[in-house]
Amino acid sequence: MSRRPSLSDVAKRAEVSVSLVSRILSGDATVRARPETQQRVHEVAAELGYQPHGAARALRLSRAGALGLVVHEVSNPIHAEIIRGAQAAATAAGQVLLLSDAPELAANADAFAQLVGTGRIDGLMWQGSGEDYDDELVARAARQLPTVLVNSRPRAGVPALRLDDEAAAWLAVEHLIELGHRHIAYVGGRPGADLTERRYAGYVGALRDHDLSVRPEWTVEREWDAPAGHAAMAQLLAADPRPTAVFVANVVVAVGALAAAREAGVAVPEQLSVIAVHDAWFVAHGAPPLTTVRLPLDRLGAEAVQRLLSGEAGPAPAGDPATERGIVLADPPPKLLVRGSTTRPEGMR
Amino acid sequence: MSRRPSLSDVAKRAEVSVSLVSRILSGDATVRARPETQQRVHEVAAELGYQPHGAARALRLSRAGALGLVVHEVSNPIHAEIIRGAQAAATAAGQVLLLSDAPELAANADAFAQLVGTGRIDGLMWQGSGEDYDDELVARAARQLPTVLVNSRPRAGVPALRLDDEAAAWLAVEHLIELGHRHIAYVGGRPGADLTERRYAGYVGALRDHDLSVRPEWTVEREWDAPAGHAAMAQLLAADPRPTAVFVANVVVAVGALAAAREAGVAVPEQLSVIAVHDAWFVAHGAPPLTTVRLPLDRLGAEAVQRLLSGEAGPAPAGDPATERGIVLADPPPKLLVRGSTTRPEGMR
DNA sequence: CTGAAAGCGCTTACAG
DNA sequence: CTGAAAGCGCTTACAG
Repeated sequence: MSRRPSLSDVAKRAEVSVSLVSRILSGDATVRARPETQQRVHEVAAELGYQPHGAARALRLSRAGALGLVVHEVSNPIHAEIIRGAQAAATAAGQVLLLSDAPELAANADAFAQLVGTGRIDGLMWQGSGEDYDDELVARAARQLPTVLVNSRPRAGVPALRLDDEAAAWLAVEHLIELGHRHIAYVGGRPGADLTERRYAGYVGALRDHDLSVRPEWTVEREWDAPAGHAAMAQLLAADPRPTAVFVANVVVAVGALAAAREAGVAVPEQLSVIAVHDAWFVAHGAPPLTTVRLPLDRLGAEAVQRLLSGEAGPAPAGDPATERGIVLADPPPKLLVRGSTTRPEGMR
Repeated sequence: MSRRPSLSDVAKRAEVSVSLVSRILSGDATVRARPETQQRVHEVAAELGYQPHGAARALRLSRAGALGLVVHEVSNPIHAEIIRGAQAAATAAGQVLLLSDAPELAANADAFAQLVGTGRIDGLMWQGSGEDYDDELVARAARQLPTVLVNSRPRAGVPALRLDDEAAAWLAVEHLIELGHRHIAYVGGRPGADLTERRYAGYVGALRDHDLSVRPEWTVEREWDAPAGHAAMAQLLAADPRPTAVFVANVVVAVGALAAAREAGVAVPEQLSVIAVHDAWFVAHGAPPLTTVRLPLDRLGAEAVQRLLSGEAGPAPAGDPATERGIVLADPPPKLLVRGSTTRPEGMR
């Protein structure tokens, strides 16, 4: 771990100027140095293991070469996929990814300033999850650097990238209807969150499309976690009449819902079909394996990186779709993964 | 998003020198400027929203103020917990966390160089998982900056932080024995991986401690994923005699093992008890809820940050325990979480 | 076409 | 004690 070689070390050793080394190594096409000189420079650089110093470049170019990603909870498999997509895209673009945690940034102003205000990143991706503090923080970040919300509608004037949640919900409910279900309940996430609203819209759309009515007592929204799903399912199982199928707006919530059905002695899928939006590796191994609708969460991360890097994430002009409704990533489309938690309703088998 | 204010902007506005502003804002105790001057500087800085430029500081101080963390798979709940711990500790220390992906770094030399060779980070944490490429990459990184392996034994002379895997395994098997089991099988991870070896040692230790013999046909090691757990369980269920309990070295593997038992019509825990090392939120909601042994994975990440920041992670002196056997984080100790997948063996109920 | 010089925004040893 | 100056390692407009 000796001192890292600098450009001037290479220059000295190759007996040319620092400027020339910089130009040659950066592939400047206007360089006309003799081929053997160029080769020597490359050789010396390789020999010394020269690597441009990131901070020096960043300072000189006023470009950090890094992107920030803020998520709410790494352990959430949905967030993990977003991280993975962003991470891969950033790396492919020669950028480095800085990971941060939304609750922490909300609690620690220094941490927020450190991430957003010091020029360490050229752009910020913020995974939206409808928390109260999100709006203010995101708006503050957007004032300082290109920012894009991920998996959320636009908030506080900040452009957003989202998935086709409505289509995903529609597809899921359509599946239940095709199986013969007419009594389909809805379990959402946090009330008022845009994700739950859009999925609810898809649920309602599919029901209406088949002349099925929406029953308020079959609609329950609590929170984006498994305990909430547990409570929601318990509530639905007590409803009269009881639905024969439940559409759950989120796979994490569905894990809790499934557990509640099991504890209540209600067999899934025999007595109750359950389907959820988003896939996670472990639900394929559950009892029963959960039928889900997969959305391209990794592309969401990747696309956010692209936008940031292409400069489209700057202060959006009024009327820009990204800031108005959010850019919807409709490709690849939602995909139905039929597993063991859905089947025909009891009377129809 | 106008140009960020620099120290000289603050200096001009406060009518003092740049040096003095720097000293005042950094809390230099030798500063004797008039209190009102100091206050004015602070006010102007706040007014302008001054934040020191990260790259400039990094260049000047030859310190990036950032740490790198390399993991093998973000979607793995075990890795997620390590990330969380490292992330929180880094933030608390005023450092920023750079996340990268081991398989990607193995495949993309530029990405590796970008992360390790450009001075962007002051230290690197590498989550070990026994991949072939790990050794070379980690050794290469360690030649360039302070590096510490996380959740692994030392490799290639690089110091390591690990958990008390043997104690965790021992505790798990001990639990099975206390329930009355005498026929206990072992499902590991990738053969030869140090994690599986240490957990196997705990398994063997607990058995021997109770004068139970270790049967080779009840020991199966495949891979660290759910399909491997599935295959391993299928193999054990075909064994003659069949074990009454299975200790699984990893919760992800256990998810697959549980599914295999279910598919084979073997009731857990009635006909077969299953216990695993490491906890994950979703296994508490499974059927049955999985009994696990929790280890402080988040502390592993946090402790790695501490070591890197305290400078103890430099080139280790020969005979250093961190490089010889690895530092074991024994506190808090492994914790048994008894849930629904373990019970007394059939004959004893 | 190539080299010397300026300058990105800091920190700090040094001179006054 | 405070200010001016140097310098961290780059890139690039400018002069030769």
